[in-house]
Amino acid sequence: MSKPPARTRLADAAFALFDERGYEQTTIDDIAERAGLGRTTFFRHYRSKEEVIFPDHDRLLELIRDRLATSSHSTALVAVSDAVRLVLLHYIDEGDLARRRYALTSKVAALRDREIASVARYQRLFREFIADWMGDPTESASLRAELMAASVVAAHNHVLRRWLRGESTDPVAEVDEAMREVLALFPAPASPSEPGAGTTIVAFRTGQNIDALLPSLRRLVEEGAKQSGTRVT
Amino acid sequence: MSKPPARTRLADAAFALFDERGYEQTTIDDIAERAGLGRTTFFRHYRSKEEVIFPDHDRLLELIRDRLATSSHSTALVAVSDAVRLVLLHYIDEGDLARRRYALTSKVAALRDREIASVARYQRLFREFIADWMGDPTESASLRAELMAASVVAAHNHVLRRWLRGESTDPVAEVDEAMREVLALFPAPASPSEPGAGTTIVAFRTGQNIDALLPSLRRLVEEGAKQSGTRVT
DNA sequence: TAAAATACGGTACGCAGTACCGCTCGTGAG
DNA sequence: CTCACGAGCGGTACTGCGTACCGTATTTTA
Repeated sequence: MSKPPARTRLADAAFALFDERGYEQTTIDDIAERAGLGRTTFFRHYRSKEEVIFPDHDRLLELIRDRLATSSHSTALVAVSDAVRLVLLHYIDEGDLARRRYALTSKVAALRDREIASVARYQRLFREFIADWMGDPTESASLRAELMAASVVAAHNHVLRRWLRGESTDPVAEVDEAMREVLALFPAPASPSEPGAGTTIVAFRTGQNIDALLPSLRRLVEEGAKQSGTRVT
Repeated sequence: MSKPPARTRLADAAFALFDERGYEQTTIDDIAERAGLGRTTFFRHYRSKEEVIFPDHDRLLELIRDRLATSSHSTALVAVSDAVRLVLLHYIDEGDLARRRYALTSKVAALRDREIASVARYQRLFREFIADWMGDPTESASLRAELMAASVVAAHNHVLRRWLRGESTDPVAEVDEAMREVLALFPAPASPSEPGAGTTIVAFRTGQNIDALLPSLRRLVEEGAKQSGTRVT
């Protein structure tokens, strides 16, 4: 007859009632009553009705912030890709709880919006990190940081949702693959000190119209040249 | 002594009070009183306190949906880039109102979250459009659609926020440039029927490590080859 | 053992949003 | 002219979230 801590009992009661009646049909009084506690106690453990569903978003965000702060990766994008994996692992760690939450956010617009707002905070964190890391205050670099952050988050969400829907058996491998895709979108400028990073000649044939390729090539070449001083022929 | 319509008076009163006391310090009773109307009338014109700030997000979303539905562009990404420009133009059209809203969303977390949720709806619309357009149900294509939609939205937001902050004098030109950046990230597969789209040989020199380039090149070549049957050497 | 910290319950309040009812103008049909 | 009807507005009352404050019991620490 041991008593689980109040916080746990409240969460259990809440999810049970959400499953039975739905989120909006459940009041906080209902939850407290089912948990055998007072209404005041609920708010002592959770700031709002929504927070019982997203209990540790703040904590996770801080975790990611620390991870980035102490990160020592070769490029900003790799550091962010690495950090975002922590988020995925956190969800996977929650297991069934994450799936129940997904079921709720799929049905209740208010919860979906809340989830989206949380994700946006990660994206903002990433964007600021990348921008700081690049140290380049130009408008072009700023846009690039924005695109990078958005892509990483989108890739993560894509894999996460697949896993939440039960469409993925190995989400960690998938997120690695997805991050490779993102890294491929944003080729890293070469570090000049790196040995073996000399001039390289690449030739390939393609059926694509040259115009379709040009912007990508120009971008690659420009960024390589900016760092190493090679000439574009 | 002409009387503006109630809806307008309510909006004016609301923004005036938000400026004076802040959003959270203003109650709906305050707004109705200042407008010389009853509280009931407020809710007859606006579903919530937030909606007086975002009055026509739904309408704009439908506008974009229609635009996409009747779009006849060469690629999905171009169609979406075109549609997203409508959003930017809408904001620019609002002029000072958009800037006042931005000032509010910058300060009030609840409003920022709401704004983000609205943006996410555009992104979802774009993602679905792109996925449908590609018609390719593979996981890779799905991720690609996700990345495209996220990038277009991120680029738009970037330009929009610059304009809202008064950092941009020609946002339309900027969004066009930003969209070119996004298009460059996702090279379009060549249409085989297009004349002049034969085999092209490209050679260039770069200071980058070949490994850094390889994923990008592979992606370009694969997609070109898939369509036109050229061989990669 | 006294005091202080911790955890819980209860009451009361402010405000958002909903439901419902009643009033007053038009405006057009008979 | 009058009656009916619909549109726009106001008022009252209610539910429910979230906050503030106070009182009480149990445990911990000095």
